[in-house]
Amino acid sequence: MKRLKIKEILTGEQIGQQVLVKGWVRTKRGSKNVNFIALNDGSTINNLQVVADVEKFGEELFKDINTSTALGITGTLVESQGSGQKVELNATEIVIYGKADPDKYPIQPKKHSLEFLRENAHLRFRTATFSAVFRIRHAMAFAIHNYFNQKGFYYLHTPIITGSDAEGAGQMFRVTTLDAKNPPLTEEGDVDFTADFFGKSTNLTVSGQLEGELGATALGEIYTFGPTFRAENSNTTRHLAEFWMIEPEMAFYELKDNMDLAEDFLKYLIRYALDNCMDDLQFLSKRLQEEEKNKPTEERSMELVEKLRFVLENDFERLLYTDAINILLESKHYKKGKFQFPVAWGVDLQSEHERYLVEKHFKKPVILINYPKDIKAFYMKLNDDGKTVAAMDVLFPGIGEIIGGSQREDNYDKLVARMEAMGVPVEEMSWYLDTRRFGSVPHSGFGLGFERFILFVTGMGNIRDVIAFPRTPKNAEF
RNA sequence: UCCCUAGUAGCUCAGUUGGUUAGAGCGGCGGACUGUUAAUCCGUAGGUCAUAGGUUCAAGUCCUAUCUGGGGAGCCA
Repeated sequence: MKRLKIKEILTGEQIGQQVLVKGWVRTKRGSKNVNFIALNDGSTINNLQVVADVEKFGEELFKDINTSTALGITGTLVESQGSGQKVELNATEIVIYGKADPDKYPIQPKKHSLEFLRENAHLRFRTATFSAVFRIRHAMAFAIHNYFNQKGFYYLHTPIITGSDAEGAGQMFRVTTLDAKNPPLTEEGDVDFTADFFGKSTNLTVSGQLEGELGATALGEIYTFGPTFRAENSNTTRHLAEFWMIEPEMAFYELKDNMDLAEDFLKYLIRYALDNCMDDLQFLSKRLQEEEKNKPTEERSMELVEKLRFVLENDFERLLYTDAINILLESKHYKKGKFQFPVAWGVDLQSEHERYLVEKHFKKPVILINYPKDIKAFYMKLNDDGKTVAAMDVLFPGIGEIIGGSQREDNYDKLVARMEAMGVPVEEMSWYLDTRRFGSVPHSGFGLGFERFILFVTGMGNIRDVIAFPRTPKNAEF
């Protein structure tokens, strides 16, 4: 008999038929005559209720059926007599694929803390919460490819090992095959990387953007979607040492086109989640609502599905950096001295400032543009005022910066001048500068932190809970 | 990296101004129960109190260091 997925079975279309299901036990409830097994196979958040007659199978069998035991069950699908579900399976044959000793299996049929499950990250997929998160994560990854494919963007695989240390996005992880105890040395006593595998010093990428620009200035529109590495000692709920980033790069796009794309892209993904992941979203929402009960009323956030719809239905606020500073300076919050960090034109906005703008002042996503050139990267296009660059940050409530992007400097002389001023090695970056030497065009791009976006869609609070095996300072378990 | 905070049973936690034999709920196990919904009821076994050192007649409780978790900040996606 062909195995059916539980998602399919729960539609009820097979009522009256014999079906075969395979999955893992979530809970088993027993009584003298009949056992109820809640079976889950990962195809949906919902379980299939299996009804098994004790007399038919014998008591002994049920002793081996515990939480997380793997089963194959054949039976007749019938309308449920109980009130919790529409259909249930009357078992006629039960095969145990793998037992799970309840004395040793760490995940119990009860609520666990996210911290505990994080320490058991290899087993947390078997919980309702994490199965929902990872189904949504999959759906979003799929939707990302869908979106760009529909728009004629090409998926470009930029390198994970890079020989350039000038990407300028943070501390890098070194990639080497040299003997750590006894590396070859130069005459000056430094490590001699010419003897290393690649004949030079190499690292894990912190961004595929520079290579992405090479692709965009020939293919037109490209995007990257891959792992990214930052060796920063960041210990927060929104940072990982290994995370996934989506970086579209588009020829002939100016800053406004870039903003339009970013907003349309985010809304497409949110709509996709609402259209395709409603069961999981509703489960996560319910879970969140229960947590929110413990918070004071004013700190409670919007219900998850409502929040997603809200973002979908409202335009993002587009705001000049200069105007943002003025809003902050004129705020009661500022006048009462409630900001910890100073506010003045030229300073980088702190989390508290971004949060004020997004969560208190506008109460919706904000795109901030035209930042002072001194606080932004070398490749961003200098505006006509000579003071600001065509940068854009998309700020989301509860998350902060979810997208960072810009129109790129396409003028060769201006770019070189910026690199020299900021100490970027021009010689080494010759390959990158070729985009400006030969057929240079206005172009733009941005980077979306995949996990930060998943945080927003799932309503989860810690970035370590939206990636399967989180890598953070002092932690590379599993 | 800095600030705050926590580490007690498999899990979530209680444990008074330092004072006999460290508790509860859930989970596990055994039993009861004619259809349950994280079933219910009865019974039962689980602990080197994170680690190391110190103060004291006496330390789960006080002090110091280290490790680990959580929250916040910085860096950013």
